[in-house]
Amino acid sequence: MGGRVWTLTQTDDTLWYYVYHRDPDHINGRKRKKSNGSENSVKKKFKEMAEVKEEENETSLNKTTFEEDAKDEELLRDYFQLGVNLEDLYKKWGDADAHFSHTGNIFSGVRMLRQDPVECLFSFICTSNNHISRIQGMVERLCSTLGTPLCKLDDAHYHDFPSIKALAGSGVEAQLRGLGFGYRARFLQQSAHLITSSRGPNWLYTLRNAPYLEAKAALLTLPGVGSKVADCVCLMSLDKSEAVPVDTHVWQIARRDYGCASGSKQKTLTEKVHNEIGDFFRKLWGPYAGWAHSVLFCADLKKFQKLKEIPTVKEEKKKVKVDKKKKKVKKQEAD
DNA sequence: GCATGACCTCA
DNA sequence: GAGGTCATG
Repeated sequence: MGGRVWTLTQTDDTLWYYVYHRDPDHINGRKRKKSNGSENSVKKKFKEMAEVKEEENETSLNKTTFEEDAKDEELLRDYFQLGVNLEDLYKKWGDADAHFSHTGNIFSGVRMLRQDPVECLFSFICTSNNHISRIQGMVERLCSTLGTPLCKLDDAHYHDFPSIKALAGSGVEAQLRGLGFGYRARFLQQSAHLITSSRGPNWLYTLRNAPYLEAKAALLTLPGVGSKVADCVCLMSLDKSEAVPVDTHVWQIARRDYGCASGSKQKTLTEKVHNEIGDFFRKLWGPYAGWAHSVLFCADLKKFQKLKEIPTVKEEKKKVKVDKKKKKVKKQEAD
């Protein structure tokens, strides 16, 4: 994030972070001497970080460091969009929709990231007709071959996401095909070339200030970008909280859980059905429909199916209360 | 407006 | 077939 490597961990209500600078003198972390390789485990870094914080509190705090910390914290708040009150939104969505109310209880805290538009666009061009495990590998290869090296941690080298310029090079298609990108290799290079040659390097960022439909239409002019990818980029990097990416999965949710009839006679997702499903959910959930959609999408993922069998925190608390009562009764009986 | 096939690769 | 897109009919 922001051209640097971060490690994060979360306790009850605190997000702990550590930033690794690219400056070779600080490659093992700010204000630290070079440490040997064995010190580099992520867990240790978090422990160290707590210590570093304490140290800094005791000694006179460098003003520059203080301001840098404030900036980093602001970057994190921006990335996680902590200014958006999720609980209020969940309540709104749940009040409007009984099915969401149920699922939202189990899958609380699902929050949209505010990603970098370049990273978001070119990553999602890789997703067509593809599955997540493979996409992950492709994005990693994209970074390691075309991205700026950032730092080394636990013997792993980390690279930034490539710039548009790096992706636009004439040899890029062949290079990426060699790395197993298939037909997407040409889309990536072509889109990058089109942006640098006729839109300008800032074009994607300017779309953050455009209305949703305008930004989406702009993205649709790029090769390899259809309705679904355009909505993903709008929602996850261009501040369009109302964008609802419709894929076969979301189409299925709309029909199965909401009795949505749009395109029920058709075999494939047409442009028209895309828009109708999106409009359906926007009407139901309002201006943050894209965020609500991601909660249901998350709940439908295979890897989270087990969560549905575990009782929710609320139900668990109820159960504990009941158990305590039972114990009390038993104790009284014993007495 | 909608259906169909091609497109690359691999978990 | 997989969290699609594009060209064609």
